[in-house]
Amino acid sequence: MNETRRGRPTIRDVAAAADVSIGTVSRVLNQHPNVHERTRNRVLEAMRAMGYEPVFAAQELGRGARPTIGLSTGLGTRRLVPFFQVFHEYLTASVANDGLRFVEIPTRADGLPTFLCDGMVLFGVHDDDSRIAYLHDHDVPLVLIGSHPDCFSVASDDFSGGCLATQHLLRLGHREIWLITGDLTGQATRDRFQGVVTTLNDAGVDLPPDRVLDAEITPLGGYRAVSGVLAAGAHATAIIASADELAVGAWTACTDHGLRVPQDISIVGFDDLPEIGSELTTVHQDFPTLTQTAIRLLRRAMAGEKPEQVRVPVRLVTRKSTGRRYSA
Amino acid sequence: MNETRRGRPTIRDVAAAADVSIGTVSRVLNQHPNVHERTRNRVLEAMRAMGYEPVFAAQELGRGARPTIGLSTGLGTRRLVPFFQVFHEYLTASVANDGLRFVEIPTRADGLPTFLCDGMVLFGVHDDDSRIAYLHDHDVPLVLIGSHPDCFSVASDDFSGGCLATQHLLRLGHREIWLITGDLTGQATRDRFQGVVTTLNDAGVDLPPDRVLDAEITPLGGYRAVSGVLAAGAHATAIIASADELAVGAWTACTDHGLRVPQDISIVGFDDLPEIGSELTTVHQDFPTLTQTAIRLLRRAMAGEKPEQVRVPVRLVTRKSTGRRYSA
DNA sequence: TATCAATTTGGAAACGATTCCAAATGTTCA
DNA sequence: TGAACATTTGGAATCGTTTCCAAATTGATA
Repeated sequence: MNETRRGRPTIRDVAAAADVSIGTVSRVLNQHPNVHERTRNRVLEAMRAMGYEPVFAAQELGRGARPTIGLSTGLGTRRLVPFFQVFHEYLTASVANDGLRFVEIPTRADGLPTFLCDGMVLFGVHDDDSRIAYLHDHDVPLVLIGSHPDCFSVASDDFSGGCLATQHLLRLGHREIWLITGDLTGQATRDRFQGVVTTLNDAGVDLPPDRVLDAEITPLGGYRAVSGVLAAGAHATAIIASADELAVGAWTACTDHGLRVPQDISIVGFDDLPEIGSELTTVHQDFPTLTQTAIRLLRRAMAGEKPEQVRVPVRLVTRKSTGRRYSA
Repeated sequence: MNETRRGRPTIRDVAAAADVSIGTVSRVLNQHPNVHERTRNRVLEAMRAMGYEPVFAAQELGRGARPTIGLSTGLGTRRLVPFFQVFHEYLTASVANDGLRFVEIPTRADGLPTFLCDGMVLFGVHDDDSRIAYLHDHDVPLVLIGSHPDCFSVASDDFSGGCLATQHLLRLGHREIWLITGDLTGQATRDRFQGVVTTLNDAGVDLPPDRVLDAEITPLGGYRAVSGVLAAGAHATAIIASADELAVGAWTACTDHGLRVPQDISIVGFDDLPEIGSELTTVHQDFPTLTQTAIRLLRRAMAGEKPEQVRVPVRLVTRKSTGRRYSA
């Protein structure tokens, strides 16, 4: 009997139990198409019966060296930002599904990645980011999240997102709208802003400068921005927040000031992050497509193809924080 | 399938270059004591020269199955909580240093871990946590972060932390102190609370109920709590916040209301989390000791020893948010 | 110098999967 | 029926380490 140390069954034990060869078991394990239905079931049954679990290290070794792709987050990108958390999660999954290896790369004090990989995903790229030139110099294929004329890049269609959010509010009858912008040195925030402004212009609705509120992208930031204008006696019937965190804070501020959402004031957020504001009407980001596209582009970058910029469509998710304009 | 098969040197290449056997190279790699100084240097030199990097999967496989320890976070523990992030980071490092394998275990909807390991670390345990009984039933050795009479457990000495923070403020002359508490169903928050109350009592300083502020443990929570009392015209010269997040929000609230920190009001936080309030006077948690102790206890739990509860000392870190009481 | 123990080294045998080629078995069609 | 082709299976070779035992070397002691 081929019983191992800790009694954990190996692929050989399974093969013996199902009366097939180890090759067949491996094929079942890897969902290889050319395995007879009957055989597959017998093997699966044997695996279940003995509680078989493949040993990761052995799989790795057997498969041989695979290209490793690394995620570089840049200096400004705090790890606690919920958006990053979610993105990271989906990227990990996408990479794994693609049979690649994945690592997150620490950032040096000067903003450059501490080491290089076969391909790299750049997150949180800002206007004069030194990483792009650096990686270019070292011939490392890359894809960046955002938009850049000389690189493979992918991002949500933030401009359209801004339009969608605005159209939604306009359609509900809102004309006095506060816009909470975050950091405008970021691509995404800027594009969203442009989308909103353009749509309002096209509709002939005014957006005076004092309706544009600047804030740090956290719930507290949103809270302070909205508290400020409410305390000053200003008035609006809707808020567009360029991130869910801001929207959540804005919502709390409205409540604290006695406004009911959405009866007295409507709020739209951006990103549709899980674990945040589940009642929020928001512009949904398609994370799966975003990360899958990133990997696809990275493969092409590694193959030496010509850079391409991709925008992933977004859609508006209507929930409880928006409603028809009620009172003046 | 293997696109990037680059000629990475293996242990055999290194052995050939250094004119030794693979066994010797492996010994150098694993810091085995019985390798001659001269030989070790020759091998290290060869490794550097050819840029050798061991292949992780092969090491894993060669070493054979190692005990896996899992981190279970419980239902209430949101992954975004900074404290958890930091704890997780240090725990990973501690486990690795100890030659164990580490995984984070997802939580089922009913709050139980989705699978079991050779040993488990329980994080975010609350009063009627079903995990303890469950793991006990399945004979899984465990150590929990917090304190529990029937289990191996480790936690910071939160009570002392509360005392330290309070003593510090008393020594600076403060007598009117707001206390922002978080969720009092949590062990840590409760102990901190007790420490503060006890110290104040011993000093004969009054803590009327309206000086105790309840808040959600986020910057926004701290902000709202303090904004509320300030707006109501209440007065105090110092604030003890039972978490750094609360303290940061409290600080912002004070500033927004025209109070200078620490000239007009002092603030003490808890945890000393990196990336949060670097100017904050706070009760520092010794994360390295905390996680190392957890592993040590877990080893003993796996060896079947009798449960022990450990408290790790904390210390107060004095920074810019506290000062001598100035005005009445 | 001879003897014995301690230190250092060599290298075969795992470790548990994947992969690939060839062999076996099925299927189609003239 | 048999040739040609497609599908399914078997199993040896392989991946890059660690580990262990035995052999070689060194050092200490009588």
